[in-house]
Amino acid sequence: MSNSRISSKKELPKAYIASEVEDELYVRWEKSGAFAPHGTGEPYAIMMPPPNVTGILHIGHVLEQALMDTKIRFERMRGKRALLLPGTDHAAVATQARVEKDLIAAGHANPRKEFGRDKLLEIIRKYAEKNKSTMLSQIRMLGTSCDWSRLAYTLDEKRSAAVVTMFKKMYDDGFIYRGYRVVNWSVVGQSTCSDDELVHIERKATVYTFKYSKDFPIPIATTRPETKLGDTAVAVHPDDKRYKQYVGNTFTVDVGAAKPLLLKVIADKAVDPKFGTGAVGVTPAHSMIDFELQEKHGLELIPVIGKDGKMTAEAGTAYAGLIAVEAREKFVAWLKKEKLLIKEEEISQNVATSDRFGDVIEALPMRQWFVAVQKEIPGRGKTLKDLMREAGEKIEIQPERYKKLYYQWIDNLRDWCISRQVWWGHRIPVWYRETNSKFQIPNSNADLYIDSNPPENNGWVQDPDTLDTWFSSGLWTFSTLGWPEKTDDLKTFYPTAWMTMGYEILFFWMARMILMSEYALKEIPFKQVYIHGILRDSEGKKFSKSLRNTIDPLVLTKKYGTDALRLALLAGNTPGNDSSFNEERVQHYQHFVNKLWNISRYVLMQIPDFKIVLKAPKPSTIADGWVLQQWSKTLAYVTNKLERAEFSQAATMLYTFTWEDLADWYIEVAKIESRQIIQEKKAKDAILQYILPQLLKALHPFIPFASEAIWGSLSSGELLISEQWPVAGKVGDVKGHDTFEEIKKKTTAIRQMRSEMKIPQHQKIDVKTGLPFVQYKAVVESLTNSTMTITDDVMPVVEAVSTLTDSKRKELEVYIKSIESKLANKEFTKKAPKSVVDAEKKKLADARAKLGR
RNA sequence: GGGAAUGUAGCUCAGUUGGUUAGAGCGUCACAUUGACAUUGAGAAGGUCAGAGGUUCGACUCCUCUCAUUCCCACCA
Repeated sequence: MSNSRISSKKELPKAYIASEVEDELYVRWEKSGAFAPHGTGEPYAIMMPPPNVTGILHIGHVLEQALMDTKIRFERMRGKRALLLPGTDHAAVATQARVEKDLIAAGHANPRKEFGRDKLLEIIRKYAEKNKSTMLSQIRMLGTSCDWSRLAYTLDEKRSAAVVTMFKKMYDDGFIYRGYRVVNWSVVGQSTCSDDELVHIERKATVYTFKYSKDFPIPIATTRPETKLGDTAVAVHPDDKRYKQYVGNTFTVDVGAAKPLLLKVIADKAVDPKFGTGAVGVTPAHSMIDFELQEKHGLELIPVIGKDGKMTAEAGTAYAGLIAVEAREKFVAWLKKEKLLIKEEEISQNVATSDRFGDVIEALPMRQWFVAVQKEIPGRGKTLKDLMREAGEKIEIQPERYKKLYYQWIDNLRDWCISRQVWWGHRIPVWYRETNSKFQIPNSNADLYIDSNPPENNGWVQDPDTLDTWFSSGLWTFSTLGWPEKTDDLKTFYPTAWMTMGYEILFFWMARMILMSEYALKEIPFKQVYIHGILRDSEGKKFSKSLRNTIDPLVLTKKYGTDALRLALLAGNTPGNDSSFNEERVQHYQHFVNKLWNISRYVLMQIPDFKIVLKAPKPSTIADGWVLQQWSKTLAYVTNKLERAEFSQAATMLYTFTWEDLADWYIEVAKIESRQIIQEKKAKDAILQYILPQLLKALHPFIPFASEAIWGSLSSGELLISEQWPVAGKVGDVKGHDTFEEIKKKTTAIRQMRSEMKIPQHQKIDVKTGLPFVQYKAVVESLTNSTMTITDDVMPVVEAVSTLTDSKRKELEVYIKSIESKLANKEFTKKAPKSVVDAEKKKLADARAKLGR
């Protein structure tokens, strides 16, 4: 009775059913306090890239969660004070755009007008809260071991306070300014967007070449004739002989705008004399480039298109109120009538569209808030761009090629427009003194007050705009640690250790985190960044709702287990590269998890009184020695790969060891040998009791649930999550160059020989007397042309004589000679770094060993 | 226009210091089986490692060029 009770405690069910254990295990981990950083080890923090509340987690998030969690579990087990801090992002424009789209689809033609600010915000807030709670439960489901006590949200009270503090600091230092500049305007979204929020799409357009008037000497080419109603200059290259005579002159032309246009001919090197007519009609109000020319040359600025995408009064009575396309047709018709149109041709051109609202962006001059990136910081003599560049050198980016991209982005960076005309987000903490009941936001910056609340109860009006969502995301690495307060967390964990993100938000997010962190804390936000690729479907397409190819992670985890899903995503995924997701892989890794389960099950059946062995036991057979040696190598490799965040290689190695080395080889051989070797069963048991627990530890970062579930049957003590990372036991100096393949071949050969020689399966072989073993040994030696010895101390040694072909042998001999001559060269040994010389020596030794020397 | 990545078995992908016979999963074909596991085991077929040239004793790996695919940045007004 008591026996069966004990055995039932240890016995595992026949198959691993993930869904039956996962939830319970997560709760146990959380209750144990393992998720919170503890101990006195080196601090190691990872800030979770906060998923947007625009939706719920998709398969791409699972990859990200798996990367972070694997890393943090590993570091935690190594004794670091590990913190993975969870959170979510309000995703200002994206969320509002999403909700508005739904509302419009539900019949509310103009949600902003219909509901008003407060009501619409409430609708968005509910939507966000719903997604947020779904996402948080998804994160739990994925096994992410994050510290929930530090949960953050970009729009919560603490993060909002950080935003206000940062805004104020930057304003006081002169980095945030309010300026009248040309910005990207989405007519559909009725909001600005930053340069990075544009998506360029290629489309056909017509280039019209025309003259402003019959006597105007310079022909102009344009794809947007309607904007020409607002031209204030014509720019040519300073060296262009055709037009040099006109530079400095001002022409008056009447093209039908409200007032005749005064066109100044200016010279600027930005103009390409070889392109088009070699002259540019400068429309400062509706082109970024032209706006820069305007600033440089002090030109006039005439807005002819308004926020509604329609022509303004400035465009003249003939055009005012028309949408741009209509105005274009009308203007071209007029040009034709006046015989000013020289030619029309079709070209393909890239136009900027809003990534959230989808419409073509208008460049409009507006009064907005900006972050100055080219201005020197008082006392530091550097611009924000400089800081970002310098920080780039201190941060390790994996893969390295993204660093180049980052620098390229900095070089092209213009002042960052941070104000948005949507309502969802951090409202700009700027107050204007109310002067009368018909108050309008003033153009001047006098009487501004910056804080989350006005200085007095009455008489102040807050700026209606909100901040670009990346402003708050940029603070993420430190706002989550309590900044601006000088918290212990900030002192302990900053700069954070590691961060992962997709390459598509490199500029949006990474760059801005670096900017904000360098500016506010004079520190890099993180030491290492791991850039992951995008997961695509089996046809190589992006997952998207419109393509209806999205996969619910929940369905996959229920079907195959979270561990299988995590492993499938990590194994075979390399940093920075996209990868295709296919379900077969998940299924395969489910099989793997089950295999591990059954290995453990078998081991427990063989060893009913299983006790964890900590010290590497003494091997007594070749198989023992081999498996110990192999495990030692595997563990060292895996540890190294995890340190360097090379997850795929670590996972693959563990996979191979578990399935091939341990299950297919060692345990299979053990089955045979256990029938032969009576007195060594204890030694074999000890090896399994040593390796299996270590293997579970090493696998835990990848497959936390299954490893923990099995661990529960091996040990009645601590949870696996809190165990120490194993250290490879000392193995004897192992000579020889057997690979797994070689050993496997030998084993197969032995099996064959045994059956040919009719050595009964159950014949007992006693190692100590050596008698039957001699036969065994002889068989191996004759088959593999090797000598086999078992040493007393630690490991058995198999000294394989290489079975090289003559041609290969010759090749190697030449190779050896080449290294020898290289080493004999004094120039080389003197000038080359020591590591290189040592490497050459090692190569030589290896090559010699291969030849059996 | 500038830059980057990718091209390895039918499919999805590994392969970091250049070195023995280029790997895995899935798929295909045939074989085995009764107590860990059919979510199994042992095996086979399938590759001019995109192409050409170069460096080297030796190149999937390094260099150059070409082709194909994809992406990023800038933008022509």
